[in-house]
Amino acid sequence: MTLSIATWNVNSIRARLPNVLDWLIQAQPDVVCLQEIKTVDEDFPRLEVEALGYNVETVGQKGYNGVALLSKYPVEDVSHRALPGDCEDEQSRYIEVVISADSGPVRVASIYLPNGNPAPGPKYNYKLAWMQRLKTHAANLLVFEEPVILGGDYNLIPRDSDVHDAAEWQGDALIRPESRDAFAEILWSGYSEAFMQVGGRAHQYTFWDYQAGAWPKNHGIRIDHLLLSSQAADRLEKVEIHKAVRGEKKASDHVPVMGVFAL
DNA sequence: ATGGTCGGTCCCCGA
Repeated sequence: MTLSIATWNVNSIRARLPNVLDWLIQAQPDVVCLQEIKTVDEDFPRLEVEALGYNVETVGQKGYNGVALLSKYPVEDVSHRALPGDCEDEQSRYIEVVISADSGPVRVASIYLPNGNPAPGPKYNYKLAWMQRLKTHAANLLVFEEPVILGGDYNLIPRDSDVHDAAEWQGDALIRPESRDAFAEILWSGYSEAFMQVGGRAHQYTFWDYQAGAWPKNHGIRIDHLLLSSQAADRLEKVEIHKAVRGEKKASDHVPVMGVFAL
């Protein structure tokens, strides 16, 4: 059996509903991590998504942020509706569930990591603090010794070859050394980045800005990632970036990234 | 086509 798990920043689930439903029907992912749903839970188009066979769990917020998890398999437990480590944090950026896959329990989180611009500044400090919390929590999850997939918009460009022209991004929160170090520390704690594990070719992007003709010029960045515990990484078969989605009418500025696992 | 982002919200902000 295979288990497909995708992550997609949809930039408003209500504005994007036709695109999302079309893609769910085409790609048939088993589990989907959504970010920037930009709505409260009550206004999430739950019935339309459930009609396609998904269980739906949301952590919404009015106007900004918001994450969700869709699963064709039963959701055993919603283990977290916020990233642990700061009870003052009111932004909806993290949800974690345990699903009952055919192979057994699989833990999946949907992550919307703070953008952090402008840097330096308070927004950048919030990003770095959030990454430290994520590092701590992600390390704690490894004790379960189960497949863990942390999917999301990490707002982080791992390598210079993950952007058209790294020089243009000099100083940006998505590429700064402190951001990259924090991301690397999460990986060193025991996670592998799915796209890199399967070859990680240069200039394969997951986001193209709406502005300045970024899409027609292919001036993108790779910031949407799937982080895997060893129990998930051992089962990874392939990673797909659904680039064509960006060319559709009323597209999100991000495209889905989907991992297929022998699970 | 004499311009050139989008979404949500509220008269501008975040990305």
